Amino acid sequence: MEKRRTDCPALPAGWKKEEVIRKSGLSAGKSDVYYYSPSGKKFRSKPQLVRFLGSSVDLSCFDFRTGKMTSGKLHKNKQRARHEPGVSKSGKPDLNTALPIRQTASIFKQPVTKVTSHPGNKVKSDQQRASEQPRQLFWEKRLKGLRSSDVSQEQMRSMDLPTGLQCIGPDPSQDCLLWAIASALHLSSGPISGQSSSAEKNPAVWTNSNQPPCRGFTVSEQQIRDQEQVVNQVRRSLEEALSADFMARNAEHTKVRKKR
DNA sequence: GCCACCGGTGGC
DNA sequence: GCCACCGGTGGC
Repeated sequence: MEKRRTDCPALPAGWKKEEVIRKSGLSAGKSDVYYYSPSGKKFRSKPQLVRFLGSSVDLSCFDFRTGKMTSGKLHKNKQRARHEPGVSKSGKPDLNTALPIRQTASIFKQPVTKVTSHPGNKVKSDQQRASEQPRQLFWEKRLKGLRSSDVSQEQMRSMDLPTGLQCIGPDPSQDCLLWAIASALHLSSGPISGQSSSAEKNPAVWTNSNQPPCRGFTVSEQQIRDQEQVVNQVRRSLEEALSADFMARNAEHTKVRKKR
């Protein structure tokens, strides 16, 4: 047990756990637990691990001392998830949510950049972090067969992608490409332009995991303007629907008050 | 300057 | 009272 690094199945491949028994001092006999990233970086607390792994690994149930996932805390988290804003305690969607919330923000965890202008401050950067984030190729396939449905359990229609986008990789379906593009748009700060021509010939070797698995494409100014119009139109429709709903609610409210 | 190691303490 | 977390430092 002492001073031996062992594999830790609860963490991504390559991570090691070490338990060191204290030999002297008041705390002799007690032990310290350390973890080592695949590159050898040492971690001595759970917050430190969480900071490093970010959203790539869910450590909420991870027990730092044992190195295992605990099932006890799982229930607490599930209960809390049901009480998120926008959902009432009965589990049905709460249509009275006051503030509009960008729903995708909670699905795709995004890093927060802290900018400090104080001259004395040192900003620590972790170059290893980015290179050690595990990235799976063709992860879109895992979502195959899953469809989103609305509040009445009705399956929602998938979005239509512009024609001309050519999927490359093991799954040529439009759904997979849609998921990949949506994810890339949320996770990448750079432009989304598809794969290089070499990835077309051998996707398993040359696929760039930061880009969706489709043939390289360009977006014209005209297409951007067209899309702006579509978005504006949808916003107008939403505005009309919301104000109609608001008026109907008001009318209903005054009717009830008159009855009393 | 680095880091293994132990002490101190805040939160439970 | 326990212990997770992190500060501090002695030894290299």
